[in-house]
Order: sequence, then C-alpha cells, then structure tokens
Amino acid sequence: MTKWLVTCAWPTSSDIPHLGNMVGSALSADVFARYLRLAGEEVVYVSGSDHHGTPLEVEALKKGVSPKELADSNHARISEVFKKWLISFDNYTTTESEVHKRFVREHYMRIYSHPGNIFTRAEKIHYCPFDKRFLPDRFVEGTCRFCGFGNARGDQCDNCGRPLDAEDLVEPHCVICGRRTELRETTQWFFDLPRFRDYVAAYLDRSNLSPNVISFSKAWLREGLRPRSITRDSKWGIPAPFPGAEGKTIYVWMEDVLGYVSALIEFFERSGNPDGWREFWFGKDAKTSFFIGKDNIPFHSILLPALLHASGEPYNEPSLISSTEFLTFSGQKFSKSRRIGIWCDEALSLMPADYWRYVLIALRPEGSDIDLSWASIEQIVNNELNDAFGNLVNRTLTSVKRFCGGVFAVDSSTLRPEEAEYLKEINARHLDIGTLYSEAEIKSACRKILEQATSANRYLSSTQPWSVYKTDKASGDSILYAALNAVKLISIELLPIIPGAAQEFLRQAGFFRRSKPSWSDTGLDADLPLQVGEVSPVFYKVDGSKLEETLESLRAEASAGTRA
RNA sequence: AGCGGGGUAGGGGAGCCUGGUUACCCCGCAGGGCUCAUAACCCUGAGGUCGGUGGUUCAAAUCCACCCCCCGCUACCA
Repeated sequence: MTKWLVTCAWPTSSDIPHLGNMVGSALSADVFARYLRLAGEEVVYVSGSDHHGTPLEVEALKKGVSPKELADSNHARISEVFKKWLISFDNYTTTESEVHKRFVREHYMRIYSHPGNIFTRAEKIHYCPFDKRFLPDRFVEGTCRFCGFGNARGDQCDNCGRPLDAEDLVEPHCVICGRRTELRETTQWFFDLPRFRDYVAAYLDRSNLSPNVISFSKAWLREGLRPRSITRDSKWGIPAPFPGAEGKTIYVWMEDVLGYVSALIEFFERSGNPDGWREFWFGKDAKTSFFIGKDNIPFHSILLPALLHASGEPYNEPSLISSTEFLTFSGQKFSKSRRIGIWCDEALSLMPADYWRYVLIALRPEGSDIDLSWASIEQIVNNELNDAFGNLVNRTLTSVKRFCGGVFAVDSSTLRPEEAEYLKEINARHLDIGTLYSEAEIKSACRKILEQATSANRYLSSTQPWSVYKTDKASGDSILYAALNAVKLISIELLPIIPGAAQEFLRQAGFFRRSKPSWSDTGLDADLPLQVGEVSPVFYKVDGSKLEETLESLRAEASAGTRA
C-alpha cells in the first residue's frame, strides 16, 4: 500500500472558483484521490484557501473591511461550495491557519540556517505616500511608455501587450487612491534559486513527470533561474522570520506551495498523530501529487522541489504533477470583471454536482484549451450521462425485475461461453481504466468508461435477452449476468467521477450490500442473490438554452437584491 | 519580442518520438433496425487538401525549413 498525498492548487479566497478553476485542480485531484482510495491506497487529500496577497487586501480596502474578515467569509463560502461539489478533502484549511504560519516561518529559518541560501538586496518599488504602502506593479497604473495607452498596469500594458517594468509607466498612480506613486528603495530577502539549478535539473531527469511539465521546466532552466524574492512590504501575510525583516511579510507564492506540507501536518495534528505526516513526505513508500493549471507549472516543478531540498530535510520529490490547459467559455476566457463563464456556486442551481463533475471531466483540457458551451453541456449530459449510462443501468435492472421477478441468484458457474468471453472483454477494459486513473489520465479514463457502457448496450442489443427469455430461461440468465456485471464495473469506474450517482447505481442494483465498494471487487457472485428494489432513472435530460436563461435570471435577481 | 504547448471531419481525442496498405475512436448528423429501457438502444452511411508553403524520401499527419492562428509563461496576479 502506498501513502499518497493528493493536493491541488490553493484557490485564492478573493472569489468563489469558476468552472475553469475547478476542473484542473480541486475536481481532478478529487477524482484521483477517490480512485486511489477505491484501489486501497492510503490517501490524504489536502488544500486550502490562499488568504494572502494584494488582490484580497485591495478588495477588502475597497469594501471597508479587514482582509481577515473578507478572507474568512469568502473561505466559508468556498468551503461550502467544495462540499456541495463532493470534493473529498481530508483537510481544507487556509493560509491563515496557525499551523501553516508556524510551519512556513520554521521552514524558511531552516533554509536560512544554511549560509548562502537567502540573501538581501535593495530594490526600487512603487510607493504610495497617501496610503503609506508599497504597491506590487499590478496595482500601479499609468501611461504606457511604448504605446501611450493611458490605463496600462505596472506589470503589463493591456493595449500593446508588452510586459512592463515599474519604470516604464509615465505618471504612475496608485489603483487604491488614484494618487501619484513614487519609486522608493526597500530591502528584500531573496531565495537563491540558481544555487539549486543542478539539483532541479537532476530531479527533472530522474522524475516521471509528464512531457509537457518537463519541457516547460527545462526551458526555464535553459533561460537561467533567477533569485526569487521571499518578502514583501505588506502587512497582510505571514511575518517574515528573518533577523532584520521586521514589518515584512512572505510573498504568497513562497508560502502557498509550503501549504502542501503544512496542511498535511495540520491534518495529522488534528487526528492525534502529530508525526504521521512525516511518513507521507519522507517515507519510502510515499508519493505526492499536485493538480494545477498550466499557468503554475514552474512553481511546482522547480520552486517547490528547490524549497524542500534547501531545508536539508529528507523530503520526497514531487512524484506527479498533473497540469491542465484552460477551459474557455463559449469561445471567450473566463472573466470575473466581465462575468464571462459559470461560477461553481451558481452552477449548482442549474444542475446537480455530479452532472457538472461529469461534464468537466469529459471535457478536461489535457492537450489544448477546450471550449465549454451550453450546447456541449447539453450534449454530454443527455447523450453520455443520461442515455449511455443512465439508460443502460435502467434497462438492465428493469430486465431483472421483468424477467426474474426482481431477484437474481444465478451464479457464474452457469454462464455460457459467449458471456464468459464478454466478461473477459469488460474485465480487461476495467484494468485499462484503472491504469489510466493511476496515471492521472482522467479524461481518457472517462472516455473508456463510456466505451464500457457502449459495449454493454451493444451486447444487450445483439443478444436480445427479452426474446431469449421467452424460450430459454437459462440463456437469458446468462446474458443478464453479464449485463449486471458490466453495470457493476461501470458503477465502480464512475465512483471517482460522479460519486453520488454511481453510489445510487450500486444501491438500486443491490451491489456491495455487505462490503464497501472496491476497485478490484469486480465479480458478481459475492453479491448474489441480488434484490433489485425500486428502479428509477438516475439522470434527467437538460436543455442548454433553458439552463442559460435560468442563469441569466438568477444573476438578474442577485444584482437586484444587491441594489435593494 | 523571446520561450513552451497546441492546430487531425461540426465538437472532442488517438496516431507524430521510432515515416509504409482504404488516417482510427467517441459525440453529433443522415438512413435503417429493434422494442428490455429514460423518443432510449443497435447497425450502416455521409463528412478530412491531417493549419499553410516549400523541402528530404520510392513513400510524409509523421522528418527538416519558413510562415499563419490559438493559449500560456517571461519571475511583483494567483
């Protein structure tokens, strides 16, 4: 049995995640975690809300509340959304947790204790004399030196697309108060990432990471690594522990990734086994996995291993980094400000969580960006979830009621050769699906489960148990045995993706009455005699354009409520 | 601008590294079949200049060069 730490990118608590945020991180990790548990591995799945960072601080300022208050209330909403989406976190915490803050400070002091890992350097940063604070480039606006665009941000000009430096803005002003900013010198603490170039290069070579992660990371190494600043002149965050760094906090990216350790520590402290986490991060039979969007590969493939290694502690290197491309919505990027896309809370007012989970996994953008549209939602729910899976289960269970009086008790010893052959086929596919899951090839696993359903539907149509039963009960039973076994396999296979609905399949069929579902418990004999009780359709069809209308009216109500 | 990834039928993917019969699979579409089932399921069919141009080769989706388009990163958004 392997100990698996499963993690996903930490959602920022400045807003509820949208479907694009959900697909590659929390949902993908959840499917992976659920599969591993089903397969009998020891799994701890952790993540948390990223509370720190300037966007949240600025939003809190605008709303007139403290960053802590805003973060906490958003965290409560985000946690609720994850629960409703059936995300099976073992610990969903925040970067404000005492364990996290303590761990991050201790970890940096450990890195600091090895001379040369951390050094200081003076930098020129925008400063707002009115707000009395330093501002990240993103929070300074001005006129672009290159194209003259008036609303260019300090990090990039939205008009000409050029990346900018602080000095490239003409008449820079603070986005909070609008007043003129000035450049001030300030000292920051830096992590000497280039020191770990050889280590990271060797790690990438011996690792088993996916080709896109490797090639992306190696490109970074070729360009040359740069020191990463650890500290920021901001009050909102974790106080930097270095001597002389009083008043500074740790930059979010330099603490977020350490949450993969601290959230696990917190989990084990709560369960009364404070050292349990060590086996997961240091143990020989332990693996770690990270589910992220393509935008933050290097933080996981380069920065994280370097930060862990630099502490001198015997951390395992990240074993699996699964990154997805982006989801677009009806051809456009998800946009909070323009309200393009669907957010995870409002999604649940349109369809049950299992529907969304299936749609997102069926589309999971693994190779390139994938577009989500109302039409694709409708098509996937209706034709795959409802027709292929739902109807297969329904027609099989209804057959048991109709032809066997609701009780199926004939065991595998009476199977005809045809059915024995068919069982070989679906069991082989079950093994393939398990392999895909274990490699986090989640979309391919999903496609293959659909093949499993297609093959079962085909089998029923070609063997026609409804006419066989008229003359030959034994052959009819043999066919139904195979069909029921396919339903059992498919239900197990779908448990990681649509846990609620797959459980309902198992319940209606009467599988796993006496034991917990398990990936390898594929035979039917142990479940006999099956008592098929009330059978009812598990899914219903949806109308894409009606869903769209519903969402629009929901939003209209919500904004009317805000104004009132 | 530089770097990385992607571009294969209406949509999604496999094939590309390691060149080789009619380019494969799923969804959708058209026609047919079946009647256990949720107007479901099954079968057959139509649909492709494999982003473009040029090159290497007996042979290119596959290898090389140049170009176009989409996305990301470029280290202070997370």
